[in-house]
Amino acid sequence: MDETPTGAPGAETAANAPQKGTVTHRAIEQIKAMIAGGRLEPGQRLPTERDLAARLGISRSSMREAIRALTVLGVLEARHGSGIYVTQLEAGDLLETFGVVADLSRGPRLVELLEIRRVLESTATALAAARITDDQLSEVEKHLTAMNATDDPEEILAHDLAFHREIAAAAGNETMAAILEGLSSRTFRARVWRGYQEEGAFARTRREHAAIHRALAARDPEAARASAAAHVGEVEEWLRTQLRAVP
Amino acid sequence: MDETPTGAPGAETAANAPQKGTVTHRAIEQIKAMIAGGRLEPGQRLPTERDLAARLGISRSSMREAIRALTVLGVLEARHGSGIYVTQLEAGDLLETFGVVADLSRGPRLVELLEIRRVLESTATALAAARITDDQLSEVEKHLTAMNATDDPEEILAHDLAFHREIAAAAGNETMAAILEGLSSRTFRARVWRGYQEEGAFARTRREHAAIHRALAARDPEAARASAAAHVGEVEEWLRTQLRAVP
DNA sequence: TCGGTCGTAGTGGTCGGACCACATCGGTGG
DNA sequence: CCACCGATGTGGTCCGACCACTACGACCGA
Repeated sequence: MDETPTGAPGAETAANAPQKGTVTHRAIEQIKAMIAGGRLEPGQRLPTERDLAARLGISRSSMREAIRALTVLGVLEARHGSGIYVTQLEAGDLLETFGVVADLSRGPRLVELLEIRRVLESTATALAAARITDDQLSEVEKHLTAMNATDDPEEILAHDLAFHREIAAAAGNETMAAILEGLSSRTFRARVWRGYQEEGAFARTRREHAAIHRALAARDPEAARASAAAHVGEVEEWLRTQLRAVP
Repeated sequence: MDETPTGAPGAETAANAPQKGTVTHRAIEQIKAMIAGGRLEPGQRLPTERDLAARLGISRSSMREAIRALTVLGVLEARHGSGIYVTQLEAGDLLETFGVVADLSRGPRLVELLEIRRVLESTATALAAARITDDQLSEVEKHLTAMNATDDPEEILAHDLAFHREIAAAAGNETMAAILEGLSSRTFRARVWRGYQEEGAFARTRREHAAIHRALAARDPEAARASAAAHVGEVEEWLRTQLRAVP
Protein backbone atom coordinates (compact mmCIF):
# COMPACT_ATOMS: atom_id res chain seq x y z
CA MET A 1 0.00 0.00 0.00
CA ASP A 2 2.66 2.49 0.91
CA GLU A 3 5.93 0.60 1.12
CA THR A 4 8.80 1.69 -1.01
CA PRO A 5 11.20 -1.24 -0.90
CA THR A 6 13.94 0.86 -2.43
CA GLY A 7 17.23 -0.31 -1.00
CA ALA A 8 17.80 1.78 2.08
CA PRO A 9 19.07 -0.92 4.46
CA GLY A 10 18.86 1.22 7.54
CA ALA A 11 15.22 2.17 7.60
CA GLU A 12 12.67 -0.55 7.10
CA THR A 13 9.04 0.14 7.76
CA ALA A 14 7.20 3.38 7.41
CA ALA A 15 10.28 5.32 6.43
CA ASN A 16 8.92 6.77 3.23
CA ALA A 17 7.64 10.25 2.40
CA PRO A 18 10.75 12.35 1.99
CA GLN A 19 9.95 15.59 3.77
CA LYS A 20 6.49 16.99 3.38
CA GLY A 21 5.31 19.68 5.78
CA THR A 22 6.19 19.22 9.41
CA VAL A 23 7.18 15.92 10.94
CA THR A 24 4.14 16.15 13.19
CA HIS A 25 1.85 16.47 10.20
CA ARG A 26 3.52 13.43 8.72
CA ALA A 27 2.95 11.49 11.92
CA ILE A 28 -0.72 12.45 11.92
CA GLU A 29 -1.15 11.21 8.38
CA GLN A 30 0.68 7.99 9.18
CA ILE A 31 -1.55 7.18 12.10
CA LYS A 32 -4.68 8.08 10.15
CA ALA A 33 -3.46 5.84 7.35
CA MET A 34 -2.89 3.00 9.80
CA ILE A 35 -6.49 3.27 10.92
CA ALA A 36 -7.96 3.76 7.47
CA GLY A 37 -5.87 0.85 6.25
CA GLY A 38 -7.22 -1.43 8.92
CA ARG A 39 -3.88 -1.92 10.63
CA LEU A 40 -5.43 -0.34 13.70
CA GLU A 41 -8.90 -1.43 14.74
CA PRO A 42 -11.37 0.63 16.78
CA GLY A 43 -10.72 0.22 20.49
CA GLN A 44 -7.27 -1.16 19.92
CA ARG A 45 -4.33 0.02 21.96
CA LEU A 46 -1.47 1.77 20.21
CA PRO A 47 2.20 1.38 21.01
CA THR A 48 3.53 3.80 23.57
CA GLU A 49 4.34 7.37 22.62
CA ARG A 50 8.01 6.55 22.97
CA ASP A 51 7.68 3.55 20.69
CA LEU A 52 5.70 5.37 18.05
CA ALA A 53 8.16 8.23 18.06
CA ALA A 54 11.06 5.85 17.62
CA ARG A 55 9.34 3.97 14.79
CA LEU A 56 8.70 7.10 12.76
CA GLY A 57 12.09 8.44 13.67
CA ILE A 58 10.83 11.58 15.35
CA SER A 59 11.03 12.95 18.85
CA ARG A 60 8.48 12.16 21.50
CA SER A 61 7.48 15.82 21.62
CA SER A 62 6.49 15.87 17.98
CA MET A 63 4.69 12.56 18.32
CA ARG A 64 2.80 13.88 21.30
CA GLU A 65 1.59 16.84 19.26
CA ALA A 66 0.33 14.45 16.62
CA ILE A 67 -1.43 12.30 19.19
CA ARG A 68 -2.93 15.32 20.87
CA ALA A 69 -4.30 16.57 17.57
CA LEU A 70 -5.89 13.21 16.82
CA THR A 71 -7.24 13.10 20.35
CA VAL A 72 -8.99 16.42 19.87
CA LEU A 73 -10.36 15.16 16.56
CA GLY A 74 -11.91 12.25 18.43
CA VAL A 75 -9.87 9.63 16.61
CA LEU A 76 -7.65 8.65 19.52
CA GLU A 77 -8.16 8.54 23.25
CA ALA A 78 -5.31 8.85 25.74
CA ARG A 79 -5.73 7.28 29.14
CA HIS A 80 -3.25 8.53 31.67
CA GLY A 81 -1.14 5.70 32.96
CA SER A 82 -2.73 3.17 30.68
CA GLY A 83 -2.04 3.91 27.05
CA ILE A 84 -3.40 5.36 23.83
CA TYR A 85 -6.41 3.79 22.20
CA VAL A 86 -8.32 4.14 18.98
CA THR A 87 -11.84 5.32 19.69
CA GLN A 88 -14.79 3.31 18.47
CA LEU A 89 -14.88 5.73 15.56
CA GLU A 90 -18.57 6.11 16.11
CA ALA A 91 -20.32 9.16 14.78
CA GLY A 92 -20.36 10.71 18.22
CA ASP A 93 -16.62 10.37 18.66
CA LEU A 94 -15.69 11.98 15.40
CA LEU A 95 -18.36 14.64 15.10
CA GLU A 96 -17.83 16.14 18.51
CA THR A 97 -15.68 18.71 16.82
CA PHE A 98 -18.71 19.82 14.87
CA GLY A 99 -19.72 21.73 17.96
CA VAL A 100 -16.57 23.81 17.66
CA VAL A 101 -17.66 24.92 14.23
CA ALA A 102 -21.01 25.97 15.56
CA ASP A 103 -19.48 27.78 18.50
CA LEU A 104 -17.02 29.78 16.45
CA SER A 105 -19.31 30.70 13.59
CA ARG A 106 -20.84 34.12 13.47
CA GLY A 107 -23.01 36.36 11.36
CA PRO A 108 -24.08 34.87 8.05
CA ARG A 109 -22.51 31.56 8.99
CA LEU A 110 -24.98 31.12 11.81
CA VAL A 111 -27.88 31.42 9.40
CA GLU A 112 -26.26 28.90 7.11
CA LEU A 113 -25.88 26.49 10.00
CA LEU A 114 -29.52 26.92 10.93
CA GLU A 115 -30.45 26.31 7.31
CA ILE A 116 -28.57 23.04 7.44
CA ARG A 117 -30.16 22.18 10.73
CA ARG A 118 -33.58 22.85 9.26
CA VAL A 119 -32.91 20.45 6.41
CA LEU A 120 -31.48 17.71 8.58
CA GLU A 121 -33.86 18.15 11.48
CA SER A 122 -36.91 17.96 9.24
CA THR A 123 -35.56 14.86 7.56
CA ALA A 124 -34.71 13.25 10.88
CA THR A 125 -38.13 14.06 12.29
CA ALA A 126 -39.81 12.58 9.22
CA LEU A 127 -37.77 9.42 9.55
CA ALA A 128 -38.56 9.27 13.23
CA ALA A 129 -42.28 9.50 12.54
CA ALA A 130 -42.02 6.34 10.51
CA ARG A 131 -39.76 4.42 12.87
CA ILE A 132 -40.28 5.65 16.40
CA THR A 133 -41.23 3.03 18.97
CA ASP A 134 -43.79 3.53 21.70
CA ASP A 135 -41.07 3.63 24.31
CA GLN A 136 -39.18 6.31 22.46
CA LEU A 137 -42.34 8.26 21.91
CA SER A 138 -43.16 8.27 25.60
CA GLU A 139 -39.64 9.47 26.28
CA VAL A 140 -40.24 12.35 23.90
CA GLU A 141 -43.49 13.12 25.66
CA LYS A 142 -41.72 13.17 28.99
CA HIS A 143 -39.44 15.96 27.89
CA LEU A 144 -42.31 17.78 26.25
CA THR A 145 -44.38 17.93 29.41
CA ALA A 146 -41.35 18.70 31.56
CA MET A 147 -40.49 21.53 29.26
CA ASN A 148 -43.95 23.00 29.58
CA ALA A 149 -44.11 22.52 33.33
CA THR A 150 -41.36 24.95 34.26
CA ASP A 151 -40.33 28.45 33.41
CA ASP A 152 -36.69 28.20 34.32
CA PRO A 153 -34.94 28.98 31.03
CA GLU A 154 -32.08 26.63 31.80
CA GLU A 155 -34.39 23.75 32.45
CA ILE A 156 -36.48 24.50 29.41
CA LEU A 157 -33.38 24.57 27.26
CA ALA A 158 -32.21 21.25 28.67
CA HIS A 159 -35.50 19.51 27.95
CA ASP A 160 -35.74 21.18 24.58
CA LEU A 161 -32.38 19.73 23.66
CA ALA A 162 -33.36 16.30 24.98
CA PHE A 163 -36.66 16.49 23.10
CA HIS A 164 -34.92 16.90 19.77
CA ARG A 165 -32.17 14.50 20.72
CA GLU A 166 -34.66 11.72 21.33
CA ILE A 167 -36.29 12.36 18.00
CA ALA A 168 -32.96 12.37 16.20
CA ALA A 169 -32.06 9.10 17.87
CA ALA A 170 -35.36 7.57 16.78
CA ALA A 171 -34.55 8.45 13.19
CA GLY A 172 -32.02 5.65 13.14
CA ASN A 173 -29.14 7.56 11.60
CA GLU A 174 -26.49 7.99 14.26
CA THR A 175 -24.34 10.21 12.10
CA MET A 176 -27.21 12.57 11.46
CA ALA A 177 -28.02 12.61 15.15
CA ALA A 178 -24.43 13.46 15.98
CA ILE A 179 -24.37 16.36 13.57
CA LEU A 180 -27.63 17.70 14.92
CA GLU A 181 -26.21 17.36 18.39
CA GLY A 182 -23.31 19.55 17.34
CA LEU A 183 -25.68 22.07 15.77
CA SER A 184 -27.51 22.31 19.08
CA SER A 185 -24.48 22.46 21.33
CA ARG A 186 -24.95 24.33 24.54
CA THR A 187 -23.11 27.48 23.57
CA PHE A 188 -24.50 27.65 20.07
CA ARG A 189 -28.01 27.12 21.23
CA ALA A 190 -27.62 29.54 24.09
CA ARG A 191 -26.35 32.32 21.90
CA VAL A 192 -29.26 32.20 19.52
CA TRP A 193 -31.91 30.94 21.84
CA ARG A 194 -31.50 33.55 24.49
CA GLY A 195 -32.41 36.41 22.25
CA TYR A 196 -35.12 34.47 20.51
CA GLN A 197 -36.97 33.51 23.66
CA GLU A 198 -36.63 36.94 25.14
CA GLU A 199 -39.13 38.11 22.59
CA GLY A 200 -41.85 36.00 24.09
CA ALA A 201 -41.50 33.14 21.69
CA PHE A 202 -42.29 30.62 24.40
CA ALA A 203 -45.90 30.22 23.42
CA ARG A 204 -45.05 29.77 19.77
CA THR A 205 -42.28 27.30 20.56
CA ARG A 206 -44.71 25.36 22.70
CA ARG A 207 -47.23 25.13 19.88
CA GLU A 208 -44.55 24.00 17.44
CA HIS A 209 -43.30 21.32 19.76
CA ALA A 210 -46.84 20.13 20.25
CA ALA A 211 -47.30 19.94 16.50
CA ILE A 212 -44.15 17.90 16.10
CA HIS A 213 -45.23 15.52 18.80
CA ARG A 214 -48.67 15.17 17.25
CA ALA A 215 -47.14 14.23 13.93
CA LEU A 216 -44.88 11.68 15.58
CA ALA A 217 -47.74 10.14 17.53
CA ALA A 218 -49.75 9.92 14.32
CA ARG A 219 -46.77 8.36 12.54
CA ASP A 220 -47.18 10.95 9.84
CA PRO A 221 -43.80 11.64 8.19
CA GLU A 222 -45.06 14.44 5.99
CA ALA A 223 -46.59 16.34 8.88
CA ALA A 224 -43.49 15.68 10.93
CA ARG A 225 -41.21 17.05 8.24
CA ALA A 226 -43.32 20.14 7.83
CA SER A 227 -43.66 20.91 11.51
CA ALA A 228 -39.96 20.41 12.17
CA ALA A 229 -38.99 22.58 9.23
CA ALA A 230 -41.35 25.29 10.42
CA HIS A 231 -39.97 25.05 13.93
CA VAL A 232 -36.37 25.60 12.92
CA GLY A 233 -37.41 27.98 10.20
CA GLU A 234 -38.94 30.33 12.75
CA VAL A 235 -35.66 30.68 14.58
CA GLU A 236 -33.81 30.96 11.31
CA GLU A 237 -36.02 33.76 10.09
CA TRP A 238 -35.74 35.59 13.38
CA LEU A 239 -31.94 35.39 13.24
CA ARG A 240 -31.99 36.62 9.67
CA THR A 241 -33.87 39.75 10.60
CA GLN A 242 -31.57 40.24 13.58
CA LEU A 243 -28.55 40.26 11.31
CA ARG A 244 -30.24 42.63 8.90
CA ALA A 245 -31.00 45.01 11.72
CA VAL A 246 -27.58 44.93 13.36
CA PRO A 247 -24.92 44.12 10.81
CA MET B 1 -9.15 41.68 31.36
CA ASP B 2 -7.21 38.63 32.43
CA GLU B 3 -3.74 39.36 33.59
CA THR B 4 -1.93 36.65 35.44
CA PRO B 5 0.79 38.30 37.48
CA THR B 6 2.80 35.15 37.77
CA GLY B 7 2.60 32.77 40.62
CA ALA B 8 -0.20 33.48 43.04
CA PRO B 9 -1.72 30.03 43.31
CA GLY B 10 -4.53 31.65 45.19
CA ALA B 11 -6.41 31.94 41.96
CA GLU B 12 -8.11 35.10 40.87
CA THR B 13 -7.42 35.96 37.31
CA ALA B 14 -10.69 36.73 35.62
CA ALA B 15 -12.24 33.85 33.79
CA ASN B 16 -10.08 30.83 34.36
CA ALA B 17 -10.94 27.25 35.04
CA PRO B 18 -9.68 25.72 38.28
CA GLN B 19 -7.93 22.55 37.22
CA LYS B 20 -9.98 20.46 34.89
CA GLY B 21 -8.38 17.77 32.75
CA THR B 22 -4.97 18.45 31.30
CA VAL B 23 -3.34 21.82 31.11
CA THR B 24 -3.28 21.51 27.35
CA HIS B 25 -7.01 21.02 27.27
CA ARG B 26 -7.39 24.09 29.40
CA ALA B 27 -5.22 26.08 27.03
CA ILE B 28 -7.32 24.94 24.08
CA GLU B 29 -10.49 26.08 25.80
CA GLN B 30 -8.92 29.39 26.72
CA ILE B 31 -7.92 30.15 23.17
CA LYS B 32 -11.29 29.05 21.84
CA ALA B 33 -12.95 31.29 24.41
CA MET B 34 -10.79 34.21 23.35
CA ILE B 35 -11.97 33.77 19.78
CA ALA B 36 -15.59 33.13 20.64
CA GLY B 37 -15.51 36.11 22.95
CA GLY B 38 -14.25 38.38 20.24
CA ARG B 39 -10.94 39.08 21.92
CA LEU B 40 -9.29 37.50 18.91
CA GLU B 41 -10.54 38.43 15.46
CA PRO B 42 -10.23 36.31 12.33
CA GLY B 43 -6.89 36.85 10.66
CA GLN B 44 -5.38 38.39 13.76
CA ARG B 45 -1.93 37.42 14.94
CA LEU B 46 -1.57 35.78 18.33
CA PRO B 47 1.22 36.37 20.81
CA THR B 48 4.20 34.07 20.44
CA GLU B 49 4.07 30.53 21.75
CA ARG B 50 6.46 31.53 24.50
CA ASP B 51 4.28 34.45 25.49
CA LEU B 52 1.05 32.49 25.48
CA ALA B 53 2.63 29.75 27.54
CA ALA B 54 3.85 32.25 30.09
CA ARG B 55 0.46 33.97 30.31
CA LEU B 56 -1.40 30.78 31.05
CA GLY B 57 1.38 29.61 33.31
CA ILE B 58 2.15 26.46 31.36
CA SER B 59 5.17 25.18 29.50
CA ARG B 60 5.80 25.92 25.88
CA SER B 61 5.48 22.22 25.09
CA SER B 62 1.95 22.04 26.42
CA MET B 63 1.03 25.26 24.68
CA ARG B 64 2.41 23.91 21.44
CA GLU B 65 0.17 20.84 21.75
CA ALA B 66 -2.81 23.12 22.21
CA ILE B 67 -1.85 25.23 19.22
CA ARG B 68 -1.23 22.17 17.10
CA ALA B 69 -4.64 20.80 17.96
CA LEU B 70 -6.35 24.05 17.04
CA THR B 71 -4.29 24.18 13.89
CA VAL B 72 -5.54 20.77 12.83
CA LEU B 73 -9.08 21.86 13.64
CA GLY B 74 -8.64 24.73 11.21
CA VAL B 75 -9.03 27.40 13.87
CA LEU B 76 -5.44 28.58 13.92
CA GLU B 77 -2.73 28.76 11.31
CA ALA B 78 0.97 28.65 12.16
CA ARG B 79 3.41 30.29 9.77
CA HIS B 80 6.97 29.21 10.32
CA GLY B 81 9.13 32.17 11.20
CA SER B 82 6.24 34.58 11.21
CA GLY B 83 3.74 33.76 13.91
CA ILE B 84 0.40 32.18 14.72
CA TYR B 85 -2.78 33.57 13.21
CA VAL B 86 -6.49 33.02 13.59
CA THR B 87 -7.94 31.70 10.36
CA GLN B 88 -10.78 33.50 8.63
CA LEU B 89 -13.04 30.99 10.37
CA GLU B 90 -14.78 30.42 7.07
CA ALA B 91 -16.74 27.26 6.56
CA GLY B 92 -13.94 25.80 4.50
CA ASP B 93 -11.37 26.36 7.23
CA LEU B 94 -13.35 24.70 9.97
CA LEU B 95 -15.02 21.90 8.07
CA GLU B 96 -11.88 20.56 6.48
CA THR B 97 -11.80 18.05 9.28
CA PHE B 98 -15.11 16.73 8.09
CA GLY B 99 -13.17 14.85 5.47
CA VAL B 100 -11.43 12.90 8.22
CA VAL B 101 -14.78 11.64 9.42
CA ALA B 102 -15.67 10.47 5.96
CA ASP B 103 -12.31 8.81 5.48
CA LEU B 104 -12.39 6.89 8.73
CA SER B 105 -16.02 5.77 8.63
CA ARG B 106 -16.83 2.27 7.56
CA GLY B 107 -19.68 -0.14 7.15
CA PRO B 108 -23.06 1.19 8.22
CA ARG B 109 -21.55 4.63 8.83
CA LEU B 110 -20.78 4.99 5.16
CA VAL B 111 -24.42 4.48 4.28
CA GLU B 112 -25.43 7.02 6.88
CA LEU B 113 -23.01 9.51 5.40
CA LEU B 114 -24.41 8.93 1.95
CA GLU B 115 -27.90 9.39 3.33
CA ILE B 116 -26.85 12.75 4.69
CA ARG B 117 -25.20 13.62 1.43
CA ARG B 118 -28.37 12.74 -0.42
CA VAL B 119 -30.39 15.09 1.76
CA LEU B 120 -27.93 17.96 1.53
CA GLU B 121 -27.02 17.46 -2.10
CA SER B 122 -30.64 17.43 -3.20
CA THR B 123 -31.32 20.57 -1.19
CA ALA B 124 -28.25 22.30 -2.55
CA THR B 125 -29.12 21.35 -6.10
CA ALA B 126 -32.64 22.65 -5.66
CA LEU B 127 -31.33 25.93 -4.30
CA ALA B 128 -28.85 26.13 -7.14
CA ALA B 129 -31.62 25.69 -9.68
CA ALA B 130 -33.26 28.82 -8.35
CA ARG B 131 -30.11 30.90 -8.00
CA ILE B 132 -27.53 29.76 -10.50
CA THR B 133 -26.17 32.38 -12.87
CA ASP B 134 -25.49 31.82 -16.54
CA ASP B 135 -21.77 31.92 -15.90
CA GLN B 136 -22.00 29.31 -13.21
CA LEU B 137 -24.22 27.17 -15.37
CA SER B 138 -21.74 27.23 -18.22
CA GLU B 139 -19.05 26.24 -15.78
CA VAL B 140 -21.15 23.25 -14.77
CA GLU B 141 -21.64 22.34 -18.41
CA LYS B 142 -17.91 22.51 -18.99
CA HIS B 143 -17.28 19.80 -16.43
CA LEU B 144 -20.21 17.78 -17.69
CA THR B 145 -18.91 17.61 -21.23
CA ALA B 146 -15.34 17.06 -20.06
CA MET B 147 -16.54 14.21 -17.92
CA ASN B 148 -18.24 12.57 -20.86
CA ALA B 149 -15.36 13.16 -23.24
CA THR B 150 -12.85 10.90 -21.54
CA ASP B 151 -12.72 7.43 -20.11
CA ASP B 152 -9.84 7.92 -17.74
CA PRO B 153 -11.40 7.15 -14.34
CA GLU B 154 -9.20 9.65 -12.57
CA GLU B 155 -10.20 12.44 -14.89
CA ILE B 156 -13.85 11.48 -14.73
CA LEU B 157 -13.73 11.53 -10.96
CA ALA B 158 -12.07 14.93 -10.94
CA HIS B 159 -14.71 16.46 -13.22
CA ASP B 160 -17.48 14.70 -11.35
CA LEU B 161 -16.28 16.30 -8.13
CA ALA B 162 -15.99 19.69 -9.80
CA PHE B 163 -19.45 19.30 -11.30
CA HIS B 164 -21.06 18.89 -7.93
CA ARG B 165 -18.78 21.46 -6.35
CA GLU B 166 -19.92 24.11 -8.79
CA ILE B 167 -23.53 23.29 -8.09
CA ALA B 168 -22.99 23.43 -4.34
CA ALA B 169 -21.28 26.77 -4.71
CA ALA B 170 -24.20 28.09 -6.73
CA ALA B 171 -26.55 27.17 -3.92
CA GLY B 172 -25.22 30.09 -1.93
CA ASN B 173 -24.64 28.28 1.36
CA GLU B 174 -20.91 28.08 1.90
CA THR B 175 -21.23 25.90 4.96
CA MET B 176 -23.33 23.37 3.10
CA ALA B 177 -20.86 23.40 0.25
CA ALA B 178 -18.01 22.76 2.66
CA ILE B 179 -19.78 19.80 4.22
CA LEU B 180 -20.57 18.34 0.83
CA GLU B 181 -16.96 18.84 -0.10
CA GLY B 182 -15.96 16.77 2.88
CA LEU B 183 -18.49 14.11 1.99
CA SER B 184 -16.93 13.87 -1.44
CA SER B 185 -13.32 13.94 -0.38
CA ARG B 186 -10.94 12.13 -2.65
CA THR B 187 -10.42 9.07 -0.50
CA PHE B 188 -14.04 8.72 0.52
CA ARG B 189 -15.26 9.08 -2.98
CA ALA B 190 -12.59 6.77 -4.33
CA ARG B 191 -13.44 4.00 -1.91
CA VAL B 192 -17.10 3.90 -2.81
CA TRP B 193 -16.93 5.11 -6.35
CA ARG B 194 -14.41 2.64 -7.59
CA GLY B 195 -16.55 -0.36 -6.87
CA TYR B 196 -19.67 1.38 -8.05
CA GLN B 197 -18.30 2.32 -11.44
CA GLU B 198 -16.73 -1.04 -11.98
CA GLU B 199 -20.18 -2.41 -12.40
CA GLY B 200 -20.73 -0.42 -15.55
CA ALA B 201 -22.62 2.40 -13.92
CA PHE B 202 -21.03 4.93 -16.22
CA ALA B 203 -23.99 5.13 -18.53
CA ARG B 204 -26.43 5.50 -15.68
CA THR B 205 -24.29 8.14 -14.02
CA ARG B 206 -24.11 10.01 -17.30
CA ARG B 207 -27.88 10.04 -17.63
CA GLU B 208 -28.30 11.23 -14.07
CA HIS B 209 -25.83 14.04 -14.52
CA ALA B 210 -27.63 15.06 -17.68
CA ALA B 211 -30.91 15.13 -15.80
CA ILE B 212 -29.45 17.31 -13.09
CA HIS B 213 -28.04 19.69 -15.64
CA ARG B 214 -31.34 19.83 -17.48
CA ALA B 215 -33.16 20.77 -14.29
CA LEU B 216 -30.61 23.48 -13.53
CA ALA B 217 -30.84 24.91 -17.03
CA ALA B 218 -34.62 24.95 -16.74
CA ARG B 219 -34.36 26.62 -13.34
CA ASP B 220 -36.64 23.94 -11.97
CA PRO B 221 -35.90 23.38 -8.26
CA GLU B 222 -38.26 20.44 -7.89
CA ALA B 223 -36.78 18.56 -10.77
CA ALA B 224 -33.30 19.43 -9.55
CA ARG B 225 -34.04 18.10 -6.08
CA ALA B 226 -35.49 14.89 -7.45
CA SER B 227 -32.69 14.21 -9.90
CA ALA B 228 -29.97 14.91 -7.34
CA ALA B 229 -31.65 12.72 -4.75
CA ALA B 230 -31.96 9.92 -7.27
CA HIS B 231 -28.34 10.33 -8.29
CA VAL B 232 -26.96 9.94 -4.77
CA GLY B 233 -29.65 7.43 -3.92
CA GLU B 234 -28.40 5.08 -6.60
CA VAL B 235 -24.95 4.95 -5.07
CA GLU B 236 -26.46 4.69 -1.62
CA GLU B 237 -28.60 1.73 -2.60
CA TRP B 238 -25.70 0.01 -4.29
CA LEU B 239 -23.57 0.40 -1.18
CA ARG B 240 -26.40 -0.92 0.96
CA THR B 241 -26.60 -4.12 -1.03
CA GLN B 242 -22.83 -4.41 -0.96
CA LEU B 243 -22.84 -4.34 2.82
CA ARG B 244 -25.67 -6.84 2.97
CA ALA B 245 -23.72 -9.18 0.75
CA VAL B 246 -20.37 -8.88 2.52
CA PRO B 247 -20.89 -7.98 6.15
C1' DT C 1 18.75 59.00 -4.38
C1' DC C 2 17.55 54.48 -5.49
C1' DG C 3 17.99 49.57 -5.63
C1' DG C 4 19.34 45.29 -4.13
C1' DT C 5 22.04 42.65 -0.80
C1' DC C 6 23.09 40.86 3.50
C1' DG C 7 22.79 40.50 8.65
C1' DT C 8 20.31 39.91 12.35
C1' DA C 9 16.67 39.44 15.56
C1' DG C 10 12.57 36.95 16.34
C1' DT C 11 9.41 33.24 15.32
C1' DG C 12 7.77 28.52 14.92
C1' DG C 13 9.75 23.52 14.48
C1' DT C 14 12.41 19.83 16.45
C1' DC C 15 14.93 17.45 19.69
C1' DG C 16 16.46 15.03 24.10
C1' DG C 17 16.10 14.43 28.77
C1' DA C 18 14.14 14.73 33.26
C1' DC C 19 10.57 14.30 36.51
C1' DC C 20 5.65 13.77 38.03
C1' DA C 21 0.88 11.55 38.32
C1' DC C 22 -1.68 7.81 37.49
C1' DA C 23 -3.08 2.84 36.21
C1' DT C 24 -2.04 -1.78 36.37
C1' DC C 25 -0.56 -6.01 38.08
C1' DG C 26 1.71 -9.09 40.87
C1' DG C 27 3.28 -10.40 45.37
C1' DT C 28 2.58 -10.23 50.24
C1' DG C 29 0.50 -10.82 54.51
C1' DG C 30 -3.59 -11.12 56.97
C1' DC D 1 -9.59 -16.02 50.06
C1' DC D 2 -9.17 -11.16 50.17
C1' DA D 3 -7.21 -6.61 51.09
C1' DC D 4 -3.18 -4.14 50.87
C1' DC D 5 1.05 -2.36 48.82
C1' DG D 6 4.89 -1.75 46.14
C1' DA D 7 7.14 -2.02 41.48
C1' DT D 8 6.68 -1.08 36.85
C1' DG D 9 5.13 1.16 32.84
C1' DT D 10 2.37 4.68 30.85
C1' DG D 11 0.85 9.34 29.62
C1' DG D 12 1.40 14.42 31.38
C1' DT D 13 4.38 18.23 32.18
C1' DC D 14 8.31 20.88 32.18
C1' DC D 15 12.94 22.59 30.79
C1' DG D 16 16.64 24.06 27.79
C1' DA D 17 18.92 23.88 23.60
C1' DC D 18 19.27 24.20 18.74
C1' DC D 19 17.55 24.47 13.84
C1' DA D 20 14.87 26.59 9.83
C1' DC D 21 12.59 30.17 8.28
C1' DT D 22 10.73 35.01 7.97
C1' DA D 23 10.79 39.73 8.41
C1' DC D 24 12.95 43.96 8.53
C1' DG D 25 16.32 47.30 8.49
C1' DA D 26 21.08 48.74 7.88
C1' DC D 27 24.35 48.71 4.52
C1' DC D 28 26.62 49.26 0.12
C1' DG D 29 27.10 50.03 -4.78
C1' DA D 30 25.22 52.07 -8.97
